Amino acid sequence: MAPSDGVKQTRRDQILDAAAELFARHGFHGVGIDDIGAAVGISGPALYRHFKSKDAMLGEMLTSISERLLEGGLARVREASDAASALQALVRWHVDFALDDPALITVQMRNLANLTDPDRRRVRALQRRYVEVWVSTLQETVPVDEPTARAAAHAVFGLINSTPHSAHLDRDQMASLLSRMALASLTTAGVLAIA
Amino acid sequence: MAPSDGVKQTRRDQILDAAAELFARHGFHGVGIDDIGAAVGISGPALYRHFKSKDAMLGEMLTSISERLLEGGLARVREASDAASALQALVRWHVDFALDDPALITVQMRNLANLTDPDRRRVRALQRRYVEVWVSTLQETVPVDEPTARAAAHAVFGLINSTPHSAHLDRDQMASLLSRMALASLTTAGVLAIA
DNA sequence: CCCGAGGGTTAACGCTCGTTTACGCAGAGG
DNA sequence: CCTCTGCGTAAACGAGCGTTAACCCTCGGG
Repeated sequence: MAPSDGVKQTRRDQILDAAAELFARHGFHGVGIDDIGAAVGISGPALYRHFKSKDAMLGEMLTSISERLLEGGLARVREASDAASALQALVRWHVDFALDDPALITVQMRNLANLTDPDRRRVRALQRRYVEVWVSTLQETVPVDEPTARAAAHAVFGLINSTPHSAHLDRDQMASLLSRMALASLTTAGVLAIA
Repeated sequence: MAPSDGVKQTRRDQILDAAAELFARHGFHGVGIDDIGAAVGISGPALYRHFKSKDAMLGEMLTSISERLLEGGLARVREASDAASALQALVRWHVDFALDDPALITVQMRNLANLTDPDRRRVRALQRRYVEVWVSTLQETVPVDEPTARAAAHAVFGLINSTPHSAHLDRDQMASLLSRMALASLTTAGVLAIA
């Protein structure tokens, strides 16, 4: 669903897209090398002409997602005029990403544990930086301490990333709903808890 | 983390708890039968004295979670005086569940695809009924059409279930934060989208 | 006293699956 | 012309792992 942008993607990207779809649906270990091959019309070990190993495929997939997320987030914040609109732009960015690439989002949420140690370190580092973008933007918008802001950011990611499991609304309605819910929950995050 | 309630759980439950923890951390296929055995002090195939198969363990685990969630949700709604407090009670219930049993919540979110077909049908049926409890309660509280309410419910589950990935706050602060964010996002779900 | 059920053990089987190997074949370029 | 490179195939290997088999010990009750 996600591909079909350009006309000719390289074979690598074609494989990566197919693999993402499969990993999202069946989990990393639930998908065989032959399944991935079949999904792009070649069969089995031919994938080793393009990737060093199955782990390498997941590694490249997840680092690429994390890089795109971080880069896009930074860009949105940079282009925003004030903190409040920066937060809105961040929400919008993440929502668009999740709606346009549900498979990638699902894989990133569910299959971090299947990475090799060095790959996992790289991805986590990127994710941490992305979270920091949210934390600092949130703290400029509402009064909230840093640990709470971090937890709130994670919670909003969970909210937005839930999108692959619903999908009964059309894209624009879903984008609007998720954005409003995300912003509402974020602006409430700073309220002091009494009881 | 989750066990330690009573004094003597049956061996079955002890195994199920250990397996849940492992499945949550490494994924269903990432955990061997020997790992589960080792986690409870026995080794390997001894588990087959208590469960028919590894799949059966996951099946029993997930149906039990889904039953507990549904049952608890129904009870909270039943005991509430009006719709608004019923919604609050639902949020509170789900938040408590997620905070007290993060491993179970994680497994339920991530490992539905690893169930056998009959087990998956059972679990999905239970989950659907649970969602319906939320949907009808939400519709009695704020003006919102049914598909939107369903999507909002899924989104809030994602928000609350994000808890295993944060955990930098203590339990009560986390419960308060998640409850407030969930309620804020839910009450905003009904607003009409202009653009 | 014994014996059957409950719950363990280790060894072995067999299948799945990632990876390697050996091979083939188009086609661009010197 | 021919050879090197890119990309594909099918077959074989080898490790991991779920499951089963065969065997053993310990109690509680007739």
